[in-house]
Amino acid sequence: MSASTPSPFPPVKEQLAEIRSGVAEIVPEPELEKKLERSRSTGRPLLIKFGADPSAPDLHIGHAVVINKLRTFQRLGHQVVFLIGDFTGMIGDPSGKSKTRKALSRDEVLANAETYKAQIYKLLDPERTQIRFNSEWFAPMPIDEFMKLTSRYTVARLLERDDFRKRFTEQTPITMMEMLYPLIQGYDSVALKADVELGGRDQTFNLLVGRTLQEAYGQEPQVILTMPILEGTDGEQKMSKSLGNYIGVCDSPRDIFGRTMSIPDGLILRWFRLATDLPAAELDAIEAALGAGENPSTFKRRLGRELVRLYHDGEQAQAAEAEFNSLFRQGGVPEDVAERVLSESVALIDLLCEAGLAESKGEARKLIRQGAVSLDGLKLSDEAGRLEPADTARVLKVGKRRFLRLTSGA
RNA sequence: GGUAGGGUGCCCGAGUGGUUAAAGGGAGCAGACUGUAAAUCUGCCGGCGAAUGCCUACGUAGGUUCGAACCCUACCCCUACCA
Repeated sequence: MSASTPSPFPPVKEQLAEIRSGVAEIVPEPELEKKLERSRSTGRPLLIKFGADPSAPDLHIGHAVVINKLRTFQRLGHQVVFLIGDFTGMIGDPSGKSKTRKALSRDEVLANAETYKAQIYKLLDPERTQIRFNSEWFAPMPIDEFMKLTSRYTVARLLERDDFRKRFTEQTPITMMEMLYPLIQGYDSVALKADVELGGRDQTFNLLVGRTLQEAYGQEPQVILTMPILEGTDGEQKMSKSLGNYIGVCDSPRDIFGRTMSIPDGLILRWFRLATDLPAAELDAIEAALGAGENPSTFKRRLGRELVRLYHDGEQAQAAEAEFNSLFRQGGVPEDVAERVLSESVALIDLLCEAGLAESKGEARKLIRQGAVSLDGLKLSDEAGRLEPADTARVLKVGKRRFLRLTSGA
């Protein structure tokens, strides 16, 4: 390429530096460099694959760790393919602890895809994102073709996967379907001719199968890039919706900020590194400050602001923090609380229950007994208590975060 | 196909005829303490009821019994081993 036609891509060294930041592993890195070089000299963007399960379109900031890296590739000029595993998703769950997932209809898959779009485009550039479905090539695939695919991989190699090996030696069940899953996922890379595939670190094995299969089908193998798994708000287990320790990318500023404030201190730096887009220098400064014994809560607040900014904007980040402060540090009341018309005398217990502040009357009673219920800051301790229309304009509070404003309805 | 083991509350897990809404742990909720952190302590933790109470619950359906999660029968499901 002549010097007079500058490549649309930044120099390879720069690209590598950005790509490398925060990753768990790149296998093998020299191949990535080669691909980047070729892409730069031919002006052809790399095809970056990311696979997603169609049944769980609720993305949280744990997923965002990987998606953020996809964005990095986009910023560098490459093409992202967001692959929805609708074909496999209709069959079931490969994780072993399966509750069988119900088969999704075509319509459901499409609806979920729309949900995905709404979420990933908070982070990704739609111009450089292509959404594909793997039923595109699996639905029409004849069984003999499929059998050929299964002949490209061996059981021994599948058993190399930690999870399989462990369960095999422990004699816990492994279904054929689970065994096939990595092959199916790997074949997606063949079908797409992926240059790079991204995933969480727990996906390493599956991503590697893609390499092997691509070679078996005469393609240049993809480079795989894995990101660390983000711990959830509990600080113990990986973030997941089913554990309830997540922050969704669509959550309100208040929730994002609030839930961030509840994470254990030990997680602050890690979340900064993986879930925000702060520059490396900034991260180092935070690490140093924390190491020097500064109050972690200062940084936790900053973390909360950064996350809100990422999914909403800076203004809302300020607002969320201000609200949080007035709410929890000064015991105030949020601005947009649910309201309930109070036109006649009503038993406190019934009200709590019916307004959703307690799940059942028993629960409501329990809360009162435990001193969790207050009206304008005054504890209500009478289980048989009633609220009268005169209590209008007051705010009922249950626990730390459930509020109800009583109104006259006028 | 044969043999053995197993299905308990949100999860794990004890319980093998009554005193069992069912030990223990985890999760969750609430209170104290705080930085809505962690740790810690305390209480709650199937539903309904003001309540001595009632209802629902130990895979499903029946049966034995004054009484069953616990015994019997059938069925369903899971797992392992053998083939």
